[in-house]
Amino acid sequence: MNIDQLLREQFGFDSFRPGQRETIESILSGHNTLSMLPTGTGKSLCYQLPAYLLQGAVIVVSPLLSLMQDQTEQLKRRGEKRVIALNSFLQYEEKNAALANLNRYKFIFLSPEMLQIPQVIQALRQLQVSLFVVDEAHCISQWGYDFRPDYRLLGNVRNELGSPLTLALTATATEKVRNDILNGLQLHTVKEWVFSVNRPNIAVHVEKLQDQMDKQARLIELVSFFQKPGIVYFSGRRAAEEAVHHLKQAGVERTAFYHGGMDAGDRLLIQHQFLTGELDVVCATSAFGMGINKENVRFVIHYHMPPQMESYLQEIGRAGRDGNPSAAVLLYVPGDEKLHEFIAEMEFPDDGQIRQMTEHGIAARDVQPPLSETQTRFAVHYKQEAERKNINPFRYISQKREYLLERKAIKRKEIVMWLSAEECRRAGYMRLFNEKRAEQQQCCDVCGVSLAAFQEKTVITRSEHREHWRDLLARLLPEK
DNA sequence: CGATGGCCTACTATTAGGCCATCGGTGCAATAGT
Repeated sequence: MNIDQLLREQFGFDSFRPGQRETIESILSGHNTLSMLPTGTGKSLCYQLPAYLLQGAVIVVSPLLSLMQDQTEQLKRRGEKRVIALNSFLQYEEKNAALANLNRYKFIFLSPEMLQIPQVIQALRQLQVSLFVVDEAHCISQWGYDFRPDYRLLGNVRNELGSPLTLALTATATEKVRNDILNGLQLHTVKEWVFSVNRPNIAVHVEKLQDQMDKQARLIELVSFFQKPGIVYFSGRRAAEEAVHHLKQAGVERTAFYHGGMDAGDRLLIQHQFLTGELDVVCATSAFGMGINKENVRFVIHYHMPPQMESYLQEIGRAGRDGNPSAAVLLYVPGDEKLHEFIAEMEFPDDGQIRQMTEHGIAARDVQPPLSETQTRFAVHYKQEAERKNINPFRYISQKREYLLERKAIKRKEIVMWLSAEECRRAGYMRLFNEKRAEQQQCCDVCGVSLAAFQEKTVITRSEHREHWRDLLARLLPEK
């Protein structure tokens, strides 16, 4: 059966979306493949379809449990029963049973952390693995160094599994990040399919504001004004919660916040309500995003800038997947980038803490002041690496921290330069991906596009919506 | 760093200001206790 027939008969689609055919043919001709496909292209088809033409199991490494659940359910709905997600949702006995019978499954979903368990590797080694898939592969570069170091060990895992044919999928990765992915996976020969990061139907705006009060007021004005649904991104949980409060006072009722501090049930509820259209606006931290497949998001506002351009593009890419005009607005108050500086520094142990672990033999959990989970993971990971390489652990860990902080500082500088430049926004971000901007309508604020086109289409009768935002603010917020 | 919230004080009855402490993101797996 050829891939077009399979697409029709097994998946019920008439034609491939951009990049799917290239990726699938590349895999089927036996090439390790890295595909950067536009958001909303249907990346999962790129491994699901070839799975039926290859002998053996497909291993899918996924960053989030919720993504794994989505994918397994999607497959099961289509009638594929040979699917399992090996994760902490499984009870001890269930996990053992699954590991003992892995050859029953065609699709095996795992987290990078699971792939560090010897028992799991042992079981996978008994299998014929036809394809090793790394979904959201930019996580190797973005999360792998500090937040989830097990991402950086996927190359070793792949070797232990006999270096199977490999597919890395992502929507947003600069050349540097793509190299990072290839190095991380220890892929030497690879076919790369890189499609444009540009999303021509998204108008990109940056607005500079005087202070936080102005910004708050502008947010309320924009959200009230814009065609919905939309997403507002914040760098802090509390800021997201407060914005919901203010928006509701301003008459935007169907709005809720979403962040990593909420319990799983609440998060699922909000996500579901947004997808089904019960909510118009979600005020979220970066926790909200991966796996949000909603076609008709009309705007993405950044109340705080993200820590780097890739995150920004990833986040605005959640707008306009249906191809209709959508708006991305970044609100910037000079100094906003400081927040990310502090968040970054918080992530790493200081020299005193590292010294306790390396030179005084104190266990990570007994270090004073106590280490966060992320700090512990970072320190333990690189201590082990230093010991393996037989070099001074204190200096190694300390240098790693400085290197990563510097890397993050460079990324921050990049996005600050971008939003401060008086150059076409689109030309600016496309250059980071070695692309040239094509002429287009609805480009950006520098090119002179007005946000008026994105106004809510329903007739606004509530009088407060016609107030100037300063009057609105004065009424809503107590005097300073 | 910088925004915010709680607390104290002053000194008079309700609120204002100053000071200090706190907080600031992303998630896996495993574990303890209900």
